[in-house]
Amino acid sequence: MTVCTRYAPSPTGSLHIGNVRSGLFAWLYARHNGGRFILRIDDTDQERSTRESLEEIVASLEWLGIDWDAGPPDRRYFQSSRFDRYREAAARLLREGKAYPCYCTPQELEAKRRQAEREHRKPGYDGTCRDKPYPPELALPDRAGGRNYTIRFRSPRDGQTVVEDLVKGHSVFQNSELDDLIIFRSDGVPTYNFATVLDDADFEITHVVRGDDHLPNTPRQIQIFRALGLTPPAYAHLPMVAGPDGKPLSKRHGATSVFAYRDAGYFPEALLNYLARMGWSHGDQEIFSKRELIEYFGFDACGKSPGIFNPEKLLWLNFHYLKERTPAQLAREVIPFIERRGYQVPGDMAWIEKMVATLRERAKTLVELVDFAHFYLSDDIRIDPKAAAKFLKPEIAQPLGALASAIAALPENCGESAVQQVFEQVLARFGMKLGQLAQPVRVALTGGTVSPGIYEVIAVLGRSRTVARLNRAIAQIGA
RNA sequence: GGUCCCAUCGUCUAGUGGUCAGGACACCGGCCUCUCACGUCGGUAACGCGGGUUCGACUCCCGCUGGGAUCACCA
Repeated sequence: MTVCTRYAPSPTGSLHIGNVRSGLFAWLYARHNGGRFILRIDDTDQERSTRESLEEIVASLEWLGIDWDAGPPDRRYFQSSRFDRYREAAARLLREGKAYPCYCTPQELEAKRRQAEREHRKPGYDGTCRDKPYPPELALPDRAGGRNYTIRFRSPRDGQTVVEDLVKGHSVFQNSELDDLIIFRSDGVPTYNFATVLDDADFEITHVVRGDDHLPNTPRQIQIFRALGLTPPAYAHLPMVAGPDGKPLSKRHGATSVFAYRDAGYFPEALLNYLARMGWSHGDQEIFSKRELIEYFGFDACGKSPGIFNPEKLLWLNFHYLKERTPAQLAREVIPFIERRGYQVPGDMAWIEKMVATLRERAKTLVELVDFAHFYLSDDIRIDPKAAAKFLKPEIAQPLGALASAIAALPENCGESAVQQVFEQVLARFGMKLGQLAQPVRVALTGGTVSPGIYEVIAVLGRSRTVARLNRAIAQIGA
């Protein structure tokens, strides 16, 4: 039997990184085994599902390089297009006495729950309608009819249901703990646990890979599989990802969506590598290409305990992938970020490459890189007053002037070695050390005390811009 | 509260009865150096507690404690 896994997000918001990790693991498992990976859209909740969310999910997955063998835009993989199938299955269960109508109102149920809680009993459904007679051909609730009953699954009262999980191991649930859950709402919409079972069965999912928040649902789903005469799939429940405070990862922890990381200048390789590496390991290896991830992945190497999201490590990985890129590649990728930051995008790709090459080891994301490139991308640089006070003193005006005129004699696109020669001449003439001249020059050219090597900066800036900034600084000293 | 899951440095983890408990991020220090980085060398830092089993437990069993998930006409 060929392995088939699925990822089934509901299009009710952004694609969350904790959530997409489950998808990633499911995808890795399928690819590792040469199997199929299905993207299914759990949109039974028509109220909350939106087209924008769906588009974001699809785009996020594509950006990460997680591809699917079946799924959108094929409508067959949307739950909303499978309602007939769910109705048919529910009607069958009803006929066979494996499900029954429940006439309790939401208000009554709510009252019972509160009552049970007060009396320290389990809050589950008490089975009020379980044994009431009903006509075997009773109609299912439907959207138009607005019937005043729901359909509940008649779950076995005795015995136990065992979940053999590929990551969590063996878990036993007493059937007496499991109440009769609603499989069809009074508005004719099937509920999650029911629709999921039918989807997993119909699409021939062999391994259900998902977050361990679904573990308590699993015995119920197994029972539904059995009631339908179907064999349940294998399960792999992955531990969840928490924020730095140990609480479930959410908006208040900052960026949580895949898009947020993309827009913050992270690379898909870094995010993928990071997500894979939390909750899964392969010895001491930290850096994994997609190819390696697929080759090494397995549930036996997945941890059972929840992980805490560590933004610093993600940043480090991103830095790794940034350094690994060629300047040409980086130059291409940085352009949208230059644009977004409001700079005029330089037309000369070779120049952008040169610029990027000097910044590559100083920025951890594309956004940081553009921030750092301000003095390259704009002539509107502001000289930091503290830096000026420290390095742009009257006695440096003369050496700066000498340097300016020497550079003025160079060709526009002088190389680093020519710049170095000029520096050495000026240094010798004034009996200065490199540090004494480099810092003032740095302040004059970049506005601050931190930048790439000063020869590189000049080589990238070019003769005219360098000389202009030098002269401006000299003028400022004189003033 | 019931049920289920989990437990090695601050964080991600290696470890499957005998290790000075290893690696990575972060942090601290040295070196490199025109600044900042990069790089490099080194350092601080962990088996939650209590019982067993065993010649010997981080590793196996039980209990405790602590965390988490879940108990909807959401998914």
